[in-house]
Amino acid sequence: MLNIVKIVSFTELFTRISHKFCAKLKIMGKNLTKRSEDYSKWYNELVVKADLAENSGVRGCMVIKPYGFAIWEKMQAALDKMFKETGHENAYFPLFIPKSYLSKEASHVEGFAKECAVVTHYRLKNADDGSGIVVDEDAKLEEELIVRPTSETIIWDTYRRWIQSYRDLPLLINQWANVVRWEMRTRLFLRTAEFLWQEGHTAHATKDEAIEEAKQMMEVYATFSEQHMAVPVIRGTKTESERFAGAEETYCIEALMQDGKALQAGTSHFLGQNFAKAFDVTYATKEGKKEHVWATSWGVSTRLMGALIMTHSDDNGLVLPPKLAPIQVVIVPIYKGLDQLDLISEKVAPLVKDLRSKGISVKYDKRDTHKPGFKFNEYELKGVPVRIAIGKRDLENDTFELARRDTLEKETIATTEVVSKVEFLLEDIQKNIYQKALDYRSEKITEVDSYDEFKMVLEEKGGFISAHWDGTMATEEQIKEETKATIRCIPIAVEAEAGSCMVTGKPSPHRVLFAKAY
RNA sequence: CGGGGUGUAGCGUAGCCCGGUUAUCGCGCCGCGUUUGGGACGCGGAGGUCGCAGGUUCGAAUCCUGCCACCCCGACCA
Repeated sequence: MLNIVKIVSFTELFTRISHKFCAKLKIMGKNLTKRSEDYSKWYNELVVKADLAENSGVRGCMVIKPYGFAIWEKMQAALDKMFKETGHENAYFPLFIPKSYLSKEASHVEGFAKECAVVTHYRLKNADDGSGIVVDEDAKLEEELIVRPTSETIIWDTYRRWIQSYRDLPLLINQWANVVRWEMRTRLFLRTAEFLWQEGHTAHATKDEAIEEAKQMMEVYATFSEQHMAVPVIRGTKTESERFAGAEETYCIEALMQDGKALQAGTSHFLGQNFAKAFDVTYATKEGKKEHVWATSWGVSTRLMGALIMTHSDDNGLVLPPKLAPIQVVIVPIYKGLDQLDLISEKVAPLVKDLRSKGISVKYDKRDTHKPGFKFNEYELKGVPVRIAIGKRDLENDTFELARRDTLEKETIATTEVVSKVEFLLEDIQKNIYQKALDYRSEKITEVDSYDEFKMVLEEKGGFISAHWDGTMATEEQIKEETKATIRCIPIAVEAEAGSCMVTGKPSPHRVLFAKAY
């Protein structure tokens, strides 16, 4: 879990030690108890080495490589299906938003203004002094365009024209898109300047219906996260200070990473009538009265891949849940000479066919340029759930060797049993890594009753801390200042429990969840 | 934008303090051969504007000045 740097040979080890690797090893040792310091390095290295993504050289933007993108495509497909099943349709809105749109909803602009990329010109020209291409100052836009940081404004400007009567409601639309937020600090998958996401924007006739929609989508996200990603999440609502800019209530799912830090994995907002009023979106009721509509918006992004990586990975690399693995089964032949490879290929062909007929994605890697051991490690690094190896020994015994990525256990199976065993393994791995993550999280939720205890647990154990809070922004801010921990959410499943705020001693009706977060 | 750090081959790096042969080593890459049930080995080979621009000097990867990029910590954030 600590370090994905692999020592390839003793010579390399000695070289590294003779350089500055001693220092690194020291850090690793310290991290056995507190590894957050080196975690970012480990994470970045894993992302790159597992062939998911890399830094592009363009400020804060990453290149998602084919293997990484294949995972995203699987996530997209599963989410999209769930959106359709809950009555939503896809549409697409412009990348550029006129600056004036953004200023229509006051708190929204306050939340996003600081991180917008702005298009000011529409033409380049050759520099007069021949020094290259420069912006043509004559080609200045009358009104600057904002590269969308989120699409509420342009969508609500459009909805004004689409909605006239109660018969047009509810309007349930989702968009798959990219957005740009000019973050100060970026990180592969977790916080890139440009990221891919989906954003749902719905309009409803009543407040209750909109709240139900927002809650429903939070539940869709939680279900997806738990059942497909095998990442357990806590469903909750955000406090006022953590709420989305322009929302009246923000529902969220919070996951816990292996370094004890929390990650907001998805949000669903009840927007009240804020955007309807700002963009004057009204509808005629049955009674012929004019009313503003009620709105929601909800989104998840490529950040989910960060959650996936940081939840399941181990020292050997990525561990992917079978439901999202681009390659579910890899078959590695072990042979001496091409004649033997042909025999093995003959034996493998029907197996590949059988597995595919069950809807399982299989890769038969018969590259002659790499040795089996190399391939074993390569596919472990990439998180392929099930590996099948076959060599001379198996040909003689009519068997295959199956290895599972989550526990690294190996087993020799009779040919006739292989397909059913693979089916079992795929299901079992999905269940097992979820359970493992859930157990880890359960162990990392700590109830505390004093501020001293809070600080101690935060420092030494990390994870979620369940504590009483007086409900004021001032106290929340103070805790953040003093400990860097924030209120991740007020869990939906929270039990009423009279207590007193651990900082101010004022009364509190229930506990809330604190954590250091990404 | 504040604090700290780093820029030498595709990657990881030595050399810099104390200027002086052809810039070090490993991984990776290419060729040949032997190998192949957990990251193979031997031999041979290719690959460098030492981040950029000035300056000091007979001579700069090394010293000085300026700039740029990236990483980490803060502020910001999905």
